[in-house]
Amino acid sequence: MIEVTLPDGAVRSYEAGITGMDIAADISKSLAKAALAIYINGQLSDLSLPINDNAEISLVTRKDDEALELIRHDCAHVMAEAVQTLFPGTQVTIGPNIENGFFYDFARNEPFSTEDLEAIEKEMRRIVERGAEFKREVWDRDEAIAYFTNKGEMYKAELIRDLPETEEIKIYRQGDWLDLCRGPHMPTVKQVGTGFKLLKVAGAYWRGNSDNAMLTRIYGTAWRDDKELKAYLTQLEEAEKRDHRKLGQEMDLYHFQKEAQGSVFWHPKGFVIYNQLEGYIRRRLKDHGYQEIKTPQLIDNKLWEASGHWGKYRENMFVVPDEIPSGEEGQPVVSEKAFEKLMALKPMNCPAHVQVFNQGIKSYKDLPIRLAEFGCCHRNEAHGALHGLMRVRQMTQDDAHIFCTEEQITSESVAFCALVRQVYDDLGFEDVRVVLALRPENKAGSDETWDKAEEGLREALRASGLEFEEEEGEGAFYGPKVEFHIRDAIGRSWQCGTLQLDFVLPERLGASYIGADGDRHRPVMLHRAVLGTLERFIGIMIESYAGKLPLWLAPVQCVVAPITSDFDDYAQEVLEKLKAAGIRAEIDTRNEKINYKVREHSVAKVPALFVVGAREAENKTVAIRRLGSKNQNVDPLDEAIKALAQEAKAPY
RNA sequence: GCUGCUGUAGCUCAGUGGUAGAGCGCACCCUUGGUAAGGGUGAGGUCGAGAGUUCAAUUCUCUUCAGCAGCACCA
Repeated sequence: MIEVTLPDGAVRSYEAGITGMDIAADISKSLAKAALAIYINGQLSDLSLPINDNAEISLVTRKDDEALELIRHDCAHVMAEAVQTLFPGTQVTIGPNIENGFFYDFARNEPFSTEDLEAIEKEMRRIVERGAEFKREVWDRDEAIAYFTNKGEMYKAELIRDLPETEEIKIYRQGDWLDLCRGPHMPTVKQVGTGFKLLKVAGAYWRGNSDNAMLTRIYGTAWRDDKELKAYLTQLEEAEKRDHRKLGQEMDLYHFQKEAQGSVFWHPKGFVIYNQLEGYIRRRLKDHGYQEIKTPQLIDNKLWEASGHWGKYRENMFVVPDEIPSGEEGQPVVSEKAFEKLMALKPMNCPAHVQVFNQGIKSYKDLPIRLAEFGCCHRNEAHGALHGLMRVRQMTQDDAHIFCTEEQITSESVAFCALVRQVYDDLGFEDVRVVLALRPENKAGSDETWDKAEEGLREALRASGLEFEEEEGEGAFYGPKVEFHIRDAIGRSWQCGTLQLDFVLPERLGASYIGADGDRHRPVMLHRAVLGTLERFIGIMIESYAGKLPLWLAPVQCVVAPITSDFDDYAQEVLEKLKAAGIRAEIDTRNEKINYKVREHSVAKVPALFVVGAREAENKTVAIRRLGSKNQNVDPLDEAIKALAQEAKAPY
């Protein structure tokens, strides 16, 4: 006999070998029906798994959070069966859960297209309806490899071959179909239910490596029921409305065109946001002891070779021949020789900042030196990587490099983390993920140097009290980095702020200072950006605020709308006063009804609307309607303007 | 860069092997209306680009460019 402890502390005795399903049935008939899986000593398992020793258990039903994980994973299996039924010869590879859903990667000579999804989904519903039981089996390793190899499932065979020797080879059957799987699964396929939908197909490299074959990935989402599914799909649609590319066009902020792929054409309204944000961060930096500089855009390769960019980063750079182009029609623009002496558009500011540091002799008393630049950088990004403002080829970072001693690393890093917090707080971002990215394969500098750098950042993060995760292989080639990630409307995570510790570049570019001992020493370099790039950060802000930017950033802060043309003069007077108070205001004297004007400016996301008619003109007041509110307040003009001007102040 | 999808008016989108339509926007006219679309008239398109098939291509085929989703890469 064994003793089984339930979540409420109750202990029940059973024969060894009892299963979760038996226990559920013993507790109540309805529980047996509702149970999907079981926690055995904290381990989520199949209900069919025999329990042989005393254990703490807890049954999982559809109401629990885990249910979604189970439904999604089972759904992936159902999809794989459907695909292999409809498209014989397709190999299955891996099919994990992801946030809100699942995917499965298939290998097939002809990739799937979106048109196939409907048929696959239909077949899936048939499979679910049929409701086969999931049966768990443990196979002999070699037999499993032989089985899958024999079946032509080369990817599965490879997966098994790569599993650790200690790992059981588990197979789950659902009717005639089976798959290698870690499990657990629900009792039957039926329990997947109907709340699923296939969403998209995409290519994905086998094992995430672009040297490998490209597989077809099918994404799906699955929920407890149709209602939850529908809610999710609606939420997706809502999120898409906040897409900064869509809003940018609707609000006339910026555009892109193919002649300057990946670079932004900022329109007057968009550039207001840009300038406001830049002004804000500039004030913050200045008061945090940074000095602003400006360095060249186009720099000779010699410097990029010396810095290591030419060796490690070249494929991301734009190169320019340093030769006067031929003016002759029909002649080559530049000679063959031109390619022997190239220049490059800077992809980063750091080497140039070292040049500024290197002018003259620096004393340890000068350190730390914090050089900031709103440097315009160009990166030759892969075409498929470009994404609105989030991923561009020409970008401006709120960049700075701190030159300091090793002893100053921690205090400088802590100060930077505090700055990031302050700024993100000002701008309304609380949900920020912090990552410590460790040495990549393609790196400059010795392992000892990297040990020191990684530990330096780790220590600084701990001192700042920030929670962070570590990611292997994600660092920059010259040093490890702290990344501050923020999510966009769709839930994609983007790196914004960054702090990178660099012992390599000062060495390569010969930076030094005179220490208290009178000898030359290498400064340490901290590369850091708070917003990251202005482009990306503005994109994130637009999505985060759904275009309804805080007053200080709104391109047009106030529109004055007279009710009829009789009050145009008074409206003009209001406009002048608003402008005099520093408010970005416009007037709408078009021959339209007030309803129409209200609608139009609301849709345009203008934060404040001053409506003026007979009563207002008479009393020198304005009827204020704020964005998002249906109410109006009538206030004396001067008071209204004073209040608005006060509210429109930048956070710093 | 790789895989799939898309490309028609300023915007959102219909549509067809016989050179095109709607709504919104825009211009003009009527309307002067108190808080989310008043009415009328009109202008506006090499149907992304190039080649091929065809008597005829915006429509079919190929190539190419760009956009979108994902992968890889990354701020």
